[in-house]
Amino acid sequence: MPYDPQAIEPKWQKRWAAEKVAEVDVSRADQKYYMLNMFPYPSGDLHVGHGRNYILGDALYRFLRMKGLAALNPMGWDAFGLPAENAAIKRGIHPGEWTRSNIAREKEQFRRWGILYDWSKEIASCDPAYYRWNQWLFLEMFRRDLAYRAKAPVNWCPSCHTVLANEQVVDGRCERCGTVVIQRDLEQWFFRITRFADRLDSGLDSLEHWPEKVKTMQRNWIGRSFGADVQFEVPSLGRPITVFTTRPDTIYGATFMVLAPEHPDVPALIESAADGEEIRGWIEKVRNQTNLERQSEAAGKEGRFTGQSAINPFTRESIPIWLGNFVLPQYGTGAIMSVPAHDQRDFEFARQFGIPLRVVVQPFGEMLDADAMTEAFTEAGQAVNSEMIDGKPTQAAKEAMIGEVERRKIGKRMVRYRLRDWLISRQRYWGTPIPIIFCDGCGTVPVPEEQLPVELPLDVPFTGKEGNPLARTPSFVNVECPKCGAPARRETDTMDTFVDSSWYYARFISAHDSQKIFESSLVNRWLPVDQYIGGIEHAILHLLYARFICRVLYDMKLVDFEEPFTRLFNQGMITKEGYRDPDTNAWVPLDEVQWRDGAPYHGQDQRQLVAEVGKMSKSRFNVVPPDELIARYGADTERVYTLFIAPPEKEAAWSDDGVIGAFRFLNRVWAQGEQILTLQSELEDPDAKKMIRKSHQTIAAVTQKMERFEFNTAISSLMELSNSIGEYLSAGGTSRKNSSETFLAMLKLLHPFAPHITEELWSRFGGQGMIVKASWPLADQSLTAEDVLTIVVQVNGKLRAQLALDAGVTEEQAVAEAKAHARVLPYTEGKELVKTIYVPGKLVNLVVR
RNA sequence: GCGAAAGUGGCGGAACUGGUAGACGCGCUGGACUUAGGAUCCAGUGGCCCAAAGCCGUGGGGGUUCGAGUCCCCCCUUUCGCACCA
Repeated sequence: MPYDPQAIEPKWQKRWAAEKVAEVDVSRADQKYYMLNMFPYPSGDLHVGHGRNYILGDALYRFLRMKGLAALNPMGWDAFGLPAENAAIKRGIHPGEWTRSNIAREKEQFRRWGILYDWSKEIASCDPAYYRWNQWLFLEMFRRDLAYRAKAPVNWCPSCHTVLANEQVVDGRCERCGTVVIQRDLEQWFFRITRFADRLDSGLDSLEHWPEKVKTMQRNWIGRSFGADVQFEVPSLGRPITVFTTRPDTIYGATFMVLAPEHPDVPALIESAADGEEIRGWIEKVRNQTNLERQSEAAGKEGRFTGQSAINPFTRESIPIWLGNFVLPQYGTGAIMSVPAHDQRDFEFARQFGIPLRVVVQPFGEMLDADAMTEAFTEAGQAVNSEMIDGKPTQAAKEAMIGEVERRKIGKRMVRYRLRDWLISRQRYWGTPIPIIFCDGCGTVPVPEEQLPVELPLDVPFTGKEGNPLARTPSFVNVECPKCGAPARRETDTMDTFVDSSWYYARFISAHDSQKIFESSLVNRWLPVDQYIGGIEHAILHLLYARFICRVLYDMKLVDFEEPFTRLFNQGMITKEGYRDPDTNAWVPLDEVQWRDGAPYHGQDQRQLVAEVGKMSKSRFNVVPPDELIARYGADTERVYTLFIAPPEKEAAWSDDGVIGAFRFLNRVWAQGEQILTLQSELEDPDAKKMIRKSHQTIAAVTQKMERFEFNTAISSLMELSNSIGEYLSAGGTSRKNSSETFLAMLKLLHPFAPHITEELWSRFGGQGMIVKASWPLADQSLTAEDVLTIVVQVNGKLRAQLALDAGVTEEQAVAEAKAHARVLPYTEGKELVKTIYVPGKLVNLVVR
């Protein structure tokens, strides 16, 4: 009977589901292990790249449960978001309908991959039973002043017609669609994540099992810096301007001040300037630039002199106040003291506008010449020309200056962060309605808890025009004020979908609780998540928000931990070669590529294409859908191949040819099973010793590799074991006892990777119950040791011979054998032996002269 | 520019604390069995050399060591992150 995955796989998928194999009773289980793949956005088309992510999670899950842990592996849907709404605009389908049909398709895809999830805990963020708790959380945060509404310059994506959080702007562009983001002054809802900046930063130190890279990215994003706020008097203004500096030790070198063009004192400062009109025009130009334009232009630095000056509080000198496009209004105080000798940006600005510089820090034992400097000296050194701190090293000088600033009451020690509050409102329909009502009399009124959820109305116009469809739905907008009963307006913004995903991992524990967000006692037992798996693209976004909200829940005493994810694993992408037309830059669908002499051509004018490797995406026409693959080879082949091609954290290039290797391997395993079933002898066979030893070595190796996520080499170890079984059988081995024991151990080890074929073979061998419930094998240490060792003989470190010696060999014997070996003698004869190195059981190195 | 990671056969990749470089697989070559093969099985497959012996070989150059893919220094390349955050 040949290996027929088409027949086997659906059968076992049904049985796992029927027996609810993956269901965990969270109120009972001990030895808990909570593992979680980031829940997906149900876009409807999963490709093999997505598959890798879930397959590796499933392999780990099956391993953990065989090891005897109460492993929980739930799944849900990050189901709110723009693509659903865009589908509604384009095709007239309601976003909910589109989303639900995609969920059904993806769920079916998971089943076909043979992935076991505890579906009894399934959640979808677009379900009112879920998002009412978003609203509840919002109200709790509103009450605690962690959610607030404010007018601020915000990022606006003209293509998505909505505002974006800073985290969703990458290189000045919308993270979703790539459109250049513009700045708008709008009144929006924010979460006060900045209040947690310090805790979010310090907490990273406790995350031992997170990739260093992710922690670094978060640290950079939070951007904690230590320094001081210092006031500089401005006589013409009649009030001081405060600057933030991380180098208070250089204050004696501050020869000018620069303000952001947006700084609130600017209008007053330039009021009487002779060239005021020109300056105002310039400010207007800078303000209207996108951040992207401003950044690229500011690389060259532009500035205007206000005509006013400030007083350096330490030198008492009058220093000019400039405006500069490189000073950011949102960071610090939007004003800086400029120390051109010790800050590269200030240096460039000063040289460009002919402002003098003064050296106030020197490398030890060296004299800097202000006129000869070609770049700023920004490192630590020794303070000079700085009166009270002269001679002090930088660190001590900083401390002394902060002390002095505070003593004189002209400023204070300050820690500042790059992180800014999380803008959570979106002018889109398909998201959680923000539970707020605006009343002319009562102001901003929270929706009373008993009125939750504020449900999304289904009958709304999807026009695709700017403006939220909810705002054009009078039955939604027009409400009574919950406080005074007067006619009032409902907030029509919805929440950023990252709010939904910032706490979903806790909801799985109480997925159906209609009374509260979750049962704290259970959540405290099951969380933090022991192993979280997902893409690196969430290094900042989702993972930062989740860490933030977890701390909010902690402060609300709903959970007793601050970090939601103990271990984090970022899987690598699967890439595939695609073809691009070099003239038009267009990607060419694979089935339109024409081959001539091994070179790809395309189109009527037969332009030669270039091959490029990249992320699978529909726009590249290089997506490998799992359907065909599964129809041809089965899901087990896809699973084995996907985990075999590369270490799971690395990017991996898909190869259609490579798949065949995995398929052959499974076929071989199948055929070996068939052959073993025909064997008769129930006796021990001494010739089986080698195979048995290999099986115990493989148990030890695979167990270790599973724990380290080294799935690719775990599979290669299993291939070696299968080759060993093949050798035994083809050499005429007859012991059914020995071969089936080995084979069944191999099936268990293979089960996490190829669950269906192993179930089938297990049952054909009369295994007890299902293999998915079997226990992980243990290696017998007494059987793993080799009885003949290969000892390498080197002369002066060069390999010259190999010795096959009994395991019990002594050093003397090994060295004597090595010296006497015919291959070795030519290199040692007539030479003086100066040293002998012996590595027990491995190597003899004869050092001669 | 700054920071991090990585460079190993034709390809994907192995090599634990320095100890036989290239496991495992793809591809390729030859053979067997076949009406046929994108099936299966056997053998081979880093380079130089007909072969053996030998020599060379882990991006390049130096170094430490009996011994270096692995440790140290310099350089090159690629990928990723940050990029005026005062």
